[in-house]
Amino acid sequence: MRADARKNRDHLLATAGAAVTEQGADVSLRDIARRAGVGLATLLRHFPTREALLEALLRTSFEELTAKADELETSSSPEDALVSWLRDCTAWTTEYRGVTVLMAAAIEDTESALHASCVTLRAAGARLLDRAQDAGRARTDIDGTDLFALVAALAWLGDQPSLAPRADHLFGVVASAVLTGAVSGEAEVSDAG
Amino acid sequence: MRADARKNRDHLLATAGAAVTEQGADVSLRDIARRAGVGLATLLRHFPTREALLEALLRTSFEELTAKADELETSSSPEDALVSWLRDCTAWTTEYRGVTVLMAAAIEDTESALHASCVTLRAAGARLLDRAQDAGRARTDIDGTDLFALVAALAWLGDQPSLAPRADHLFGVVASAVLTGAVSGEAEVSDAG
DNA sequence: ATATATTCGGATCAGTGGTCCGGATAAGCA
DNA sequence: TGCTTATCCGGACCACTGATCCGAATATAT
Repeated sequence: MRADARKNRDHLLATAGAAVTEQGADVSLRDIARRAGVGLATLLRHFPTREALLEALLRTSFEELTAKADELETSSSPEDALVSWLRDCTAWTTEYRGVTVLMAAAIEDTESALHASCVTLRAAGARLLDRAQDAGRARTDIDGTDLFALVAALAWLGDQPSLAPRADHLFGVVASAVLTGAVSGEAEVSDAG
Repeated sequence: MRADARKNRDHLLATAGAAVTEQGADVSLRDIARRAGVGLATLLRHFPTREALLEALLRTSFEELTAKADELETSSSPEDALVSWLRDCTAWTTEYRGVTVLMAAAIEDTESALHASCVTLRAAGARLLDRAQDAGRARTDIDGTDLFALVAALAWLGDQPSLAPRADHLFGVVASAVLTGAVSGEAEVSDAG
């Protein structure tokens, strides 16, 4: 890769990160290019689709979340690990507004640049869920896909300005449903991490 | 209102209903106008925004749902009434893909044409929730807004092709969280209506 | 039948994601 | 150092979106 191309790529990624954080994942690609002092075509050559751009942008976050899941699997109780990781996931999405809907679409679209990352994330959650289920701490009628869907739904809530204030509270409600034997009230499942 | 205007309005509404059912709430307004054999400007004169069009389109559905809530309030047990009505709401949204996000935006945007309907719907749910809470059948740490958010999140799940297959199942999971004393397992809360 | 008030819709605008190709430029070699 | 060439850049363009404007068509009232 030529030096100027590399420089443009890096600069575009940094600019895109700022733009997505400010305006959400549906920010205009033209705006990103403009802010980077570059033509739209240059952006689209390095990242042929919006998904490709976001994949490059979120790759490290994805890796951190899966690594966190691995770590929690040995460092915490099955229940705390699961809840803590779910909370991390929902908290993370609040930084990148609008990415949830793209992830939901990507997880069954094998052509999407985000597909692999989403599948990996789902698998990480499934492992934590399995462990909690084996320990008798999570209801056994849900699987990794259900968990992914629940997290996506909660993340989506956080994306909606009118519903976001309730997202934290409702996380507790949903978490209490996932954990068997948990009494009502979110205090039971809060901040394990 | 002139006769030709009335005819165009009615025809547009019928065409829009078909188009939204087929392609979702983000269907191109130009397409609707084209299919109705009318210019885009004509559509936008009758319905100045997409929200206004959807409001006219969904008005009867909204009224039916609120009427259903009133009816259930006297005809069923507090618990059955609440769950049955929630199920009706989520089932209804599956007919109009993409309307959930607009409703979430409309409920706190007093300028939106959908605002009033959304507020009314939330109030109807709040009444059923209150009744269930008074009967000790629903957890007391949630209110009408939380309920609205939960229904919206479940409806959003149904809108996502990859997650929709789990929407029904997860409705049971979430419903079990809303109902105090409900044992795990969705059978406990299924099909009261 | 005429006058008028209302409605209609093509033309147009700014915005979007995406494509193409001539020109600029960096890398490789003598 | 200077030349060649492969690579990269970005303005111009396309089809599409929602939205606006205004001259033309038309239904209604007299």
